[in-house]
Amino acid sequence: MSLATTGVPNLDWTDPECPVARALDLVGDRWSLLVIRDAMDGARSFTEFQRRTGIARNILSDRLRRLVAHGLLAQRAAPSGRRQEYVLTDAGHDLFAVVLTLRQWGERHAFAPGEAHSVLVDRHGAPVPEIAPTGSDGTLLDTDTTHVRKSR
Amino acid sequence: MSLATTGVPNLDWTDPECPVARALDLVGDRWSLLVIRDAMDGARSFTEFQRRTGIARNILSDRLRRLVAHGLLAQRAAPSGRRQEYVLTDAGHDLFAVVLTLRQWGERHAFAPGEAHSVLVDRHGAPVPEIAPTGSDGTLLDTDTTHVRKSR
DNA sequence: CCCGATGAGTTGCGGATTGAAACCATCATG
DNA sequence: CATGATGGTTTCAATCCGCAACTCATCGGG
Repeated sequence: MSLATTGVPNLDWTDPECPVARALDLVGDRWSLLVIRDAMDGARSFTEFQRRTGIARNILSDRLRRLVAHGLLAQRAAPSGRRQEYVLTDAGHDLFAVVLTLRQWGERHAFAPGEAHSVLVDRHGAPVPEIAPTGSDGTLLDTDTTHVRKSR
Repeated sequence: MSLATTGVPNLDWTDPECPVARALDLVGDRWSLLVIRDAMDGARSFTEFQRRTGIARNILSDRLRRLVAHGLLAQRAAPSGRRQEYVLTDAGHDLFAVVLTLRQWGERHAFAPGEAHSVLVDRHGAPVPEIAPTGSDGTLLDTDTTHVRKSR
């Protein structure tokens, strides 16, 4: 099937032209990105995802299946024992920038000033600096300085 | 009320500690980020959002109300005529990096190789370069090189 | 002033999705 | 063999969503 060769599922895309819309068709629901977040933070097993997210088990079951079907997670038997394991694929791993910008936006706008929240740090313990979109000339990019060019 | 002073709504957060989860509580549904995307691309009116997204009118009505209530959009009467206008607040505007990383991820992973898609360009027409998270020392950041430090 | 068009929603309704809890099968351990 | 952990599935009620129809106000002619 074409999925195997392209890596891209054949969905009824909400808006087939727009990469934002396609991305949201894959991970734009209440839980998928939280599952991805926890996978990035070391969760592997069904029970561990359930414990960390608090998601209902039937929904988690469905989300894991979808994420596997869409190539964001890979399911495999754990080396020892009879456990399942869900690990990020390259595509799933590559959502790091998305989760990070969401995190940084949340830190700026979803907490009251002075309210405590968790922080992402690098291996030396230094806080990760904020991502700022820059153009090829190094200037800051913005809603006003960019626009979408239609696909050819 | 406290909302006015903090700018942060009082929801039942899915996971109150985690900025990612809070961000998703605000914009983590199928439509909100598409509305934001279209607002960034110049949409202002109810009908225009409806036309661009294809969302059901009652749902759009609800989403616009939520986004206004959460401080991502501001509603005001249009200068001339008797129309309503929805414009991005600073917080909404600041979602640019989130929408951009989603877009770039979608371009990489939600299209078959060679499949056409729209492109984001700067004011000179040059494609916007890909965002890559870097640490304070300039090295590329990654799931493996970062971790969450719990809030104090 | 009356008519139709447009904008901005609201309402009603059937079908799809979600959430909570219970249930089940397989293994591992004592 | 009883118990617990793991990885789900089933059931059922509550909620949400999409569609279509309807309201209500304004605007632009004629």
